[in-house]
Amino acid sequence: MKKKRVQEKIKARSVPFSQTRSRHASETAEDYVEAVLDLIDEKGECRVLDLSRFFNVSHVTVSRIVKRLNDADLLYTQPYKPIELTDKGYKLAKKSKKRHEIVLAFLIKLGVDKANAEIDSEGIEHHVSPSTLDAMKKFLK
Amino acid sequence: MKKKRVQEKIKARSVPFSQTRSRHASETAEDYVEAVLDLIDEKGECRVLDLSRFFNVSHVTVSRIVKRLNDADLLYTQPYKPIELTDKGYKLAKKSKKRHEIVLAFLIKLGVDKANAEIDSEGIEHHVSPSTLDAMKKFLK
DNA sequence: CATAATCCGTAGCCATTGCTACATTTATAC
DNA sequence: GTATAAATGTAGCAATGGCTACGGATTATG
Ligand SMILES: [Mn+2]
Ligand SMILES: [Mn+2]
Ligand SMILES: [Mn+2]
Ligand SMILES: [Mn+2]
Repeated sequence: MKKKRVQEKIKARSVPFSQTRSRHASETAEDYVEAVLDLIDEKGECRVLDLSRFFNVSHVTVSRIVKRLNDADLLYTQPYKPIELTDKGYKLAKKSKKRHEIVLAFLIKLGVDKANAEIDSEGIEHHVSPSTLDAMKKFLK
Repeated sequence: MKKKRVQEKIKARSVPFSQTRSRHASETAEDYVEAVLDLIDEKGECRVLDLSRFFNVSHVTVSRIVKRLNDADLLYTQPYKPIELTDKGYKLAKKSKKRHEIVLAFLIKLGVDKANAEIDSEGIEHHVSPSTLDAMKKFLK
C-alpha cells in the first residue's frame, strides 16, 4: 500500500483519543459542580475545605479550580464565603449527577460489588456517550 | 451531628476520586504501549510520527512522552530510530489491549453502535477494575 | 553525490493540577 | 474584647501534556 494511505489510516484512528482528551478537559468541572450540589444538599453549605476533603486534595488546589469555574460562570464565589452554583452550574450538576447515578446503578446490576462500582463509575461517567447511556438505561429496565 | 463526624463522612467519599486520579496517571503509558504494539504489528515499525498521527498530537508531545516511558523501562528508544517495547512494556501492552478489547466488545453487545463504542471504550478501559472486567466477561458469555 | 523531502530533537511557551509554606481573615472560646 | 483556632488566600515550585518555531539528521530522488 502507498505510504500516504497508511498514514491516513493511522490518522483515522485518532478520533477516540481526541474525544477522550476533550472529555477529560470537562471532567473537573462536572465533578466539582456535582460535589457542590451534594455538599449544599447534605451540609447546608459548601466551603473550600469541604471540597478539599471531598476530593482529598489541598485547599489550594480547590481554591484555584473554584476561581476558574467562577470565571466560567458555573459557580459563584466570594472570598471567605460559601460556594454556590449558578444556573448554568446547577444544570450541569443535575445532568452529571443523573448520568453518574445511571452508570453506578448499571455497574451494580451488572454484578459489580458496590465498592468497586463506586470507584469505577467515578471515572467511567465522563466517558459515556448518549448512545452508551441509552444502552445502560435499557439494560436497567 | 458533630462537626468532626461530618468532616470524616465527607472525607470517606474521596476514595473514588483518588483512585480515578491514579488511573489517569497510568493512562498515557497504557495507551502508548498499546499503540506501539499495534503499529509494529501493522506497519512493521513504530516511529515518533506514527504515534503523532495515531494520537493526533504534535511530534514534540510524543517525543517527550516516549522519553519518559523509556526512562520508566516500558519502551526502548534511540534518536532517529524506531521505537520498540521492553518486556515490561510488552506485558503492559498485551494486558491493556486485552482489557480494551473486552470493554469494546462489551459495549457493542450492550447495543452501542460501533463508532460510539470505539470512542467510549478508549476512555472507559482505564477505569475498569478487575471486578468490573469480570462482570463484563460474564455478560459476553 | 547533491539536493530536496522527511523525520526528529530542542528551546521555550501555556494551561492544568498537584504540593508546601506563609499571610490574612473570620469564627470560636474564654 | 482579646486570644486562639479555623478557614481561606497568596506565593512559588513540580510534573504532565498541549503547542509553534527552528535546526539538525536521515532518507529519498534525480
Ligand atoms: Mn460524578
Ligand atoms: Mn467523576
Ligand atoms: Mn485509552
Ligand atoms: Mn478518564
